[in-house]
Amino acid sequence: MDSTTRQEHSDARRSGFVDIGAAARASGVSAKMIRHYEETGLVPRPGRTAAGYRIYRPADVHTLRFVKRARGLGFSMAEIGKLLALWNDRRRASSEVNRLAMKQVADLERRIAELETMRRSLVELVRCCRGDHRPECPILDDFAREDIP
Amino acid sequence: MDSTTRQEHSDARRSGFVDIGAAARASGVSAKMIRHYEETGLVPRPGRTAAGYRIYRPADVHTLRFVKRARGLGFSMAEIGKLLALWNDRRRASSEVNRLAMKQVADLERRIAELETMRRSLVELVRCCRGDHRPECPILDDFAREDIP
DNA sequence: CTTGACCTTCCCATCATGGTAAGGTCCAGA
DNA sequence: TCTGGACCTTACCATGATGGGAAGGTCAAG
Repeated sequence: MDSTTRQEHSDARRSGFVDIGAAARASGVSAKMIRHYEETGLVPRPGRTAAGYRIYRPADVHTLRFVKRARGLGFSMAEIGKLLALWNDRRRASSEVNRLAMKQVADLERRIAELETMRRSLVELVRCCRGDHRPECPILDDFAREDIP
Repeated sequence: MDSTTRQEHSDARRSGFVDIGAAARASGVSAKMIRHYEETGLVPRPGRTAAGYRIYRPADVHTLRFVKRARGLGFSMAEIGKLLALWNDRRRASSEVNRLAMKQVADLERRIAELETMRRSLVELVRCCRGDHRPECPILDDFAREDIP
């Protein structure tokens, strides 16, 4: 069993495998998060050395980079799981990926609009407030309004 | 002691006090969050009836509405704490409030820019992807790129 | 053989919010 | 007066993605 699933650390490195620290540096995903992704099933469990160290193949690091990139575009873990499945499915239809991406664009737009609404209101309040040493403050007055339920 | 700090439920209501459910409906803050704000010290501990029910004065409900409005503009709990302190300080300088509000505007703009960057990248990818039944997919190809560290 | 860098697991914290469970209270209607 | 249902109480757990730290094992260079 050990000969197939467990190797010595030095053997593993000679075979082009890396430990979690190197995988983290190479993928941009922290070691902490790599373990987390493994625990939640987002990425497969890697092999282990005889001492219990995780060992990652180049393809595993590639997967982590994929996750990193998708995270950078704001996809949730659940959506990234779907994207990974499509990535690993050679018979996928690109329309499926396209659909997920468009859903994500819509979600981003929703969040942007929400923040933009806040920003507009707040900018207006700041504009109305003199901002001097005196206590009169339209900003606080607005927050304290009773007439907008 | 009971005569000053504890009252019967019905007495409290006759005096214009409300229980947590009514305070929640009147302020828009859920009962759950009202208790949470109390626990974290954001809002003062209300009085209690003899049976241990929280009772809120109109001013307390007013404070909760203030919190609700500030939350709606994206302020964090910590910032709202500062705003409440300024609101309760009649000698405050409005410049202080203005400064907090401008900081919040800057933070909103930072978050908007971040999401906007994501959106732009993703829209470009979607544009490049035919989205048909075939597996070729520039979106996945981008996610899998090795050349952007 | 020591030292320091790295690995392992396990637990806790964030932030704002919601859920649930077990038990007590209030009030209106029969 | 009893009862049912709406409401309150506390206490604990969960979210999502991330980080921090402790306690202990492993590896490699000097």
